[in-house]
Amino acid sequence: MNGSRSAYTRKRILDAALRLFAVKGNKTSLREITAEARVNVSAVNYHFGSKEGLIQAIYQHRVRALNQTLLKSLDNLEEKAGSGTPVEAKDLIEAYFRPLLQHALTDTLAVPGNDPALREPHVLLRTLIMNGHSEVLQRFRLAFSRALPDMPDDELVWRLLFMLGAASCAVAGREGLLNALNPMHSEPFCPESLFQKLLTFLVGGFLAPLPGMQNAALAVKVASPQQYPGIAGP
Amino acid sequence: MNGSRSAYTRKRILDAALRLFAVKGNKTSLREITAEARVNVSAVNYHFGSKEGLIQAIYQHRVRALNQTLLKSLDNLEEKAGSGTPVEAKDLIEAYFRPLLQHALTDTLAVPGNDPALREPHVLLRTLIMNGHSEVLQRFRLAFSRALPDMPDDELVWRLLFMLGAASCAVAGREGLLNALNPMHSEPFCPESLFQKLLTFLVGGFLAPLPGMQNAALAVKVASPQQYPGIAGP
DNA sequence: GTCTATATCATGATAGAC
DNA sequence: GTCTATCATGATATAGAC
Repeated sequence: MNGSRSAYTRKRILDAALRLFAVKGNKTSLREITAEARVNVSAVNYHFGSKEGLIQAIYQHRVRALNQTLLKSLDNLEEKAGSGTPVEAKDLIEAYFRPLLQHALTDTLAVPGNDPALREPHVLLRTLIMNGHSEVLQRFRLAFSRALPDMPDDELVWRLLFMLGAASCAVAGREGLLNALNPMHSEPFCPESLFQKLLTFLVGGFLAPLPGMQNAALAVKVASPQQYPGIAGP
Repeated sequence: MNGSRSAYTRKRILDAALRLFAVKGNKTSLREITAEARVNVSAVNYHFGSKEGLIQAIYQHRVRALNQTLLKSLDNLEEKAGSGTPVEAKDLIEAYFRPLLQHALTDTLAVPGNDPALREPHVLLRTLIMNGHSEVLQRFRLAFSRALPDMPDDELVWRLLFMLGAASCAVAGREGLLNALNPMHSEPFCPESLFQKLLTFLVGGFLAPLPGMQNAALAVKVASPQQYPGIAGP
């Protein structure tokens, strides 16, 4: 059987890509990779379909590990809470975003410390979505829904999306975005400290009163709706 | 002098690119654009440096208009508040993110309705940063700093970044991301409704107590950190 | 089934001629 | 300033070796 040889070639490509991506990012050309792996260019296409497929294959194992971690963590929370009572929202947020941030910040590549690709905003999200992460999100979404039964589904989903966006910027911020806001790079980078910052932000945002609630302290004044749609003024 | 002819070629390219990007998104090839403009392929590189340069040139005018809108809006707020008192944080958030979202959602291209490129997450942020938006961010950052003098600089900058990430997902969410979370998306899209959702989330997150503080002074500035009626959990 | 060699195509970028 | 090569790249297809 040739299966072992197939797996060997596949692994050669993956290893070479892993090595080069870690240094040069995902902009590394297929030809560089295949040269490093001493393999024909077409082999990449045969095994992975495309360059994007190769990239996804690299991340697949770790993303799936993350998925499992998250599901297990959610299982534990729900078991501890019992079947009757829902898990609290802020516990859900922590259970989801702590592993996510840890995954994105420290567990990015076998080569310690560097994965230029993931620093590019939203590459993280795309990679997640393409590796079975949607099911995990659905599980958490249901848990959130149980935790906050009065929050409309529509509102809940958008808030989850906002949280993902904030988390994505938390990962990517260290590189380019943070400089635009804060040219004087002050603090040394500390993952745990960043996570605490993110967590408080997320909890505050997710548990904010619903829009339009007049008696809510944080309710936002409804602005003149005639500004939408269209372009108003200069 | 040949300047007028140069400007003419430049405009031909811009017009053609604008037309094609509006339909096919930024993935439109340079050759399609130059064919439409009846211009040599290299002319793009000469006038704009690269395809990315061309894209930025297209957005430049409108981003700069947005910058001006934001600065003027901030000026008005500060003038109304007087020189002694700072503008409230939630007013700052609204003053910044409403025009931003409007810009990204409705004012995306001269051709009505569509700018597939901006739906791709964080293309918005990149485009902004590359067109003098950093100075605007600095102005707002100072205003936020005055509004919340007790918030450490480091914390403030990260929260601004989180807000930008959430806003970016608000823009991009309609396409791919929302489907991953909510396969049955029944609600019709309403920009104003989305903005209200985003705004409440941002205010809740930005004004959240500092990490490590249970009853923070920051929360007192707004209200007691209560949640809207019906939401469970302490 | 696995992989190589090779060719073809569209694309973005660049150098140099005019 | 403009245009003509020319190049490197990603993707794809075919033929054939093993």
